[in-house]
Amino acid sequence: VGQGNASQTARERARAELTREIKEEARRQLARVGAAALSLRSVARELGMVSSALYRYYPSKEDLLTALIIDAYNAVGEVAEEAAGLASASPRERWLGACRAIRDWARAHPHEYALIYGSPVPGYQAPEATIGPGGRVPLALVGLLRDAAPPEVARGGAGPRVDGVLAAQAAVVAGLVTGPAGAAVPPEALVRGALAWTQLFGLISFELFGQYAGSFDPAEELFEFALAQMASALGL
Amino acid sequence: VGQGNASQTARERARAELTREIKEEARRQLARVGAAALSLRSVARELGMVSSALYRYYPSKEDLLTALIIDAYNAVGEVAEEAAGLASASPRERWLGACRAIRDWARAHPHEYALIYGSPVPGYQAPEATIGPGGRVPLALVGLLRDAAPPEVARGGAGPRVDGVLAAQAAVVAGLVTGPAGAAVPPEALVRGALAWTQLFGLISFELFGQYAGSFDPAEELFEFALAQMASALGL
DNA sequence: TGTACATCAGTGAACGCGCGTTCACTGATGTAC
DNA sequence: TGTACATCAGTGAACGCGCGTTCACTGATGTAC
Repeated sequence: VGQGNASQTARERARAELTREIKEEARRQLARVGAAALSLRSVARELGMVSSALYRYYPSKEDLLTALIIDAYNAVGEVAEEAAGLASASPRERWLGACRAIRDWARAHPHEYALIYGSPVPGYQAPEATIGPGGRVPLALVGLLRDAAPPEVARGGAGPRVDGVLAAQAAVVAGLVTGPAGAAVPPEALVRGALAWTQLFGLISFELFGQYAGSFDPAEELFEFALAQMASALGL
Repeated sequence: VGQGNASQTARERARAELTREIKEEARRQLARVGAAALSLRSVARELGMVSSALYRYYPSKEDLLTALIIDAYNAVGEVAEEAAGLASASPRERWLGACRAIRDWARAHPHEYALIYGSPVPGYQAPEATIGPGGRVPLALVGLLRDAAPPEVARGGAGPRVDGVLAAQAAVVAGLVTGPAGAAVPPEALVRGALAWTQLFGLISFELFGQYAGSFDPAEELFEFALAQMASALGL
């Protein structure tokens, strides 16, 4: 009982590494066959272990899936945060950069993208632990708006008013970004940010899932056009 | 050889009906367990048949899936065309009506929606026969734009120019709507229509797949806000 | 109208497969004295 | 530093399951004369 956590034992190191290797192999299989066809037995096989050995590391297939989902959210989240947070760039450039970075990530990891933004895996119920990582991308985008948008621009412009339920929902989101103390982002900007976020992932999903086949595929130019239009709508 | 096709034989009637019943039962199972978990054996079981009997009607599971996909595309397509084509309504009302009708359909048939607009079923390759039905919704929306948009409004407005590859792609789409002879819809309107179409399905997907959980869920108000904003952007 | 033959729907058994998960076990790694 | 004991990683066999698809068959429905 009570091992030092500064110097790990060999067992602990081995355990940490195998936990990682299992996840990596699962990710490779995900990329090959998709989430619904992922199987513990085949992950074990590929690692040269017997399937029951995996249960020392993940108590069930569902837990392994959850780990993959969290990793995927963190991966896009990180990519988005980095591009959105570039201090040296203008707000507009940060917006464009973040959107492009997200799309690039999605195209490089289509099955991981599908895992988190596609249809839910049947029978799988996402645990609470996925909520935090899942919020990183939208929060990065909203944070960008907070830093960037001059309130008059954000509040004004064309489009309907934000009030009632929608304003209340926006206030909840504002609380997540700025902390419960004060709401630094006007609700109009938040709602427009949410719609831009939606539009962005709609574009990526349609591109990846083949809805533009025969029309706007390849979708580079449509994507860039949409980014520019969204940037204007956001006052960036 | 050569049976009259005016009066079907009893065999033919039975065959047509069973083909329909199999599809209906498959649709029910789709709604319960999702596309990836759909199984021929369980469809047969539910119909009181032996699993091998299904092969008289669909040569493989893939063919049954294809039939479901085509049906789903036709179902949304029909709903969209009806709402978009209402002669008695203003263009704006037709736009709003079509979007709401599509969302209502999606919420009533989430698994069918996921089947056609969610992540692709692993290992399934959509055959050409799905392309036509898959185009009905976008064509209905573009048709609405053609009928409605005064060219000046559609061509002008804020936003970047449409040229190069994007203009060429738009021209292809225009050919699909109006026939190869003349392009009655200006490319700017087409591109904006494509983005509105994307936005619409982005909204529905995020709502159905749970991305708004904890923020804009329930999504009624966000949806209505977005519709109004899109209508303005489209000059409706 | 009645009979001989052809078509085809549905049966039941089987093939061969892979899956998630449990469990008693062995042997190596770690800990306490 | 050395020994006795506890922990835990990985094994191998097994349980029980469901799947898609094939195939030889029987019996009912249809057709030609």
